[in-house]
Amino acid sequence: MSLVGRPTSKDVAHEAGVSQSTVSLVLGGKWRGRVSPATAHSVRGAAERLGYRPNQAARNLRLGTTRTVLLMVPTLTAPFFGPVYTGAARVAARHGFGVVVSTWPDDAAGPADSPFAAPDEAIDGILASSMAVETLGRFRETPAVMLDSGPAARSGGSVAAAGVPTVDFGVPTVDFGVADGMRAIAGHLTGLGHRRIGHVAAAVDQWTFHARAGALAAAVAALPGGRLTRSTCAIDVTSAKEAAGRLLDGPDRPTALVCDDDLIAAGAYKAARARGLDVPSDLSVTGFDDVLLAIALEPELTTVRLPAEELGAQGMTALLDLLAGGRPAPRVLPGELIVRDSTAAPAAGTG
Amino acid sequence: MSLVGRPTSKDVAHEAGVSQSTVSLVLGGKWRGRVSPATAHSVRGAAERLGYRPNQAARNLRLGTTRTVLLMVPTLTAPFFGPVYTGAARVAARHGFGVVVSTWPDDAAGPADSPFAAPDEAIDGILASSMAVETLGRFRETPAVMLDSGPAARSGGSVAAAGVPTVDFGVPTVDFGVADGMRAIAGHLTGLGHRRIGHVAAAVDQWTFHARAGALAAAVAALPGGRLTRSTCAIDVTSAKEAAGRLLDGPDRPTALVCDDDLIAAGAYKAARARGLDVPSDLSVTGFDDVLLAIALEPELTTVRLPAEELGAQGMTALLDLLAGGRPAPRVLPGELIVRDSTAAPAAGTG
DNA sequence: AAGATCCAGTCATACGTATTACGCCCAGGG
DNA sequence: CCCTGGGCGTAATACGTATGACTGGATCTT
Repeated sequence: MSLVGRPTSKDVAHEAGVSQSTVSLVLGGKWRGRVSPATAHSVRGAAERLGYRPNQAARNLRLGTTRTVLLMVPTLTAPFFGPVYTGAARVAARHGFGVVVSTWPDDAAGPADSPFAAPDEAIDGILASSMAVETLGRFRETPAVMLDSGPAARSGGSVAAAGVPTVDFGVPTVDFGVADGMRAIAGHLTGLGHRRIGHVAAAVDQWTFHARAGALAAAVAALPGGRLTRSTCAIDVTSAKEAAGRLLDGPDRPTALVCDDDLIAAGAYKAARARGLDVPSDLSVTGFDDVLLAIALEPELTTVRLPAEELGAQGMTALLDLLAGGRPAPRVLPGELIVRDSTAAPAAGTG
Repeated sequence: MSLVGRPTSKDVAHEAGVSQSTVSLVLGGKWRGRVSPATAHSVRGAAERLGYRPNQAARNLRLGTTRTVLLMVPTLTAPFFGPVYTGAARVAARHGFGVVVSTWPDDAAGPADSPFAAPDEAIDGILASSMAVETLGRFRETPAVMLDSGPAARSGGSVAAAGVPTVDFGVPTVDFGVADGMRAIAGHLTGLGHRRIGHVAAAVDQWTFHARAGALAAAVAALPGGRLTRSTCAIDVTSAKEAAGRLLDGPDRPTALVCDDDLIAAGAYKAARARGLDVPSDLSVTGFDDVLLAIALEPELTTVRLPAEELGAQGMTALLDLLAGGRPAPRVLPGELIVRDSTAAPAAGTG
């Protein structure tokens, strides 16, 4: 629908037999005590009849706002962030906001300042996913909500034993309950009888991976006879295959591999098969995230589902609240353990 | 970077010692014969010094434009469209355009009119992917470019034998060379010695899938002794597994399964394994698209790589050209056959 | 009854830009 | 010497909205 020919508030005013100001007052919702209910009703009727939609450009100019928020994500090609964007954009659109995306440049680990380029458009707020709050750099002046960035994003925040943040000063956050998710995996595996567990960890400096490692280590340490080995890799199949291979070839081979990501689990499958190990009878494997890949693998992958689209939606809701002057409470979205076919009790005599 | 405090063209004018009009003239590039080169230079210097960025809201209001384009895609959760968006948004941002996304509603196959909701914001143009031009419905009045929609999108267009469109009236298009890609797959398989080929086709009414089916059928028909069977499914693993199973259980079992999508190929793997067939020694399998999944599967999948991000970028380039009054020529982006480990010569005595 | 208060709206204005119409100055032509 | 015209730039304006200042009449207060 192009812009030309669209009815303006002046057209609505003419139709309703009032002035443009009145239309603006009524449709802006600030007419209590200024316009009679009857007039307001007739204005709304006229607007409806003409299909009036306010001109955002004019509104933005007048209000000094852009009704645009910036979504900062590491990348959009990874299967995880598409849904995050979708959820955020859906909520934003419902409130007349647009979303522009800025992705982490390929030459990451850049200077001390923010590695993000300044967006061409001015923006009202920032939704930043999967990064430390310091990374915002010069953007810290702009209202922001951090997603999947952990309680450290809150200045002075502290974390209770259960992993739920108890202090909510500073930047609002929306996180996944990854620690709980990892505990669920650990519980599932130990419940099956596993004691020697290998962790194929993502060598990525993000809160979510630190939290996963910490939760798993704690869970295994608390288990009598529990023993954890660890190897790190990039989040791609070949790197993951190597890392998993190192664990499988090491002394005291683990009976289960806990992977930080579904894609890493795919690499673990390959390492296992290359060594003639069957999943799950010889080796249990778990993933994390539950992306499309999880059920495409064979056997289908036991993993933790993270509601990525919900993360985007909740984050945008919080940001809009913040922009409206609110003080959104931090939220934690629980992950859900999805048990499929990649986990089983360890072979007799090897556990 | 928030809006408040940003320098305006008036500030630049003051800094350069000229009027606001002159600044606008110079920075708008239409100053030939109206402003002296010296003055123009000093204006540009002042703008640079102050870090001036024009206020898009004001510009949009003045010009009656929005500098926003609508990207219509079936979904953003499928791994294929993330990159399309990325490519489109990158090019758009470089020209000061934003991109809003509209996805096909879940209750697809709706009324005769376009199933897309009207966007909240007014838009300047449309980039529509993977749909028939008729689907645009009431949006046809808006300048649009069709992606991955086939030559049918061009009114009165015709297609030469090689699959390259020769007429370019009507809506500009950017397509993949899927027919060539499918021919490459067919050539690869028949070169290995396969004669009985099964096609696990996506039951999706999109040009790209019709083109794939047509090209494969023609290629097999042209082959002495070639025999093609066919089964259709939705683009998900379980549906694909069933469809592939029907072909494998049928008479005269094929030695190779050509799948319309990498995800479908994952289903074919499962059908094969469920029947004790090894890929590739007992059964060759090919995919299409080359998404992340292709190398996560085991064996790694022979497939055709489609440059999705490039599709978005080229499409946006064409749309911006169109909006600037140009008449962009149709483009076809070639697919590339990626031979991996899921294809081999048929077992002796079964070919 | 006369001023004060309130109701129900309207007027005027500013946001920052692009553009049209106009003005000043100097050189050149008749 | 006056008129013309080109070169260089400015004043004025409109885009559509939101909102503070204002107004005419009705109601209330004492």
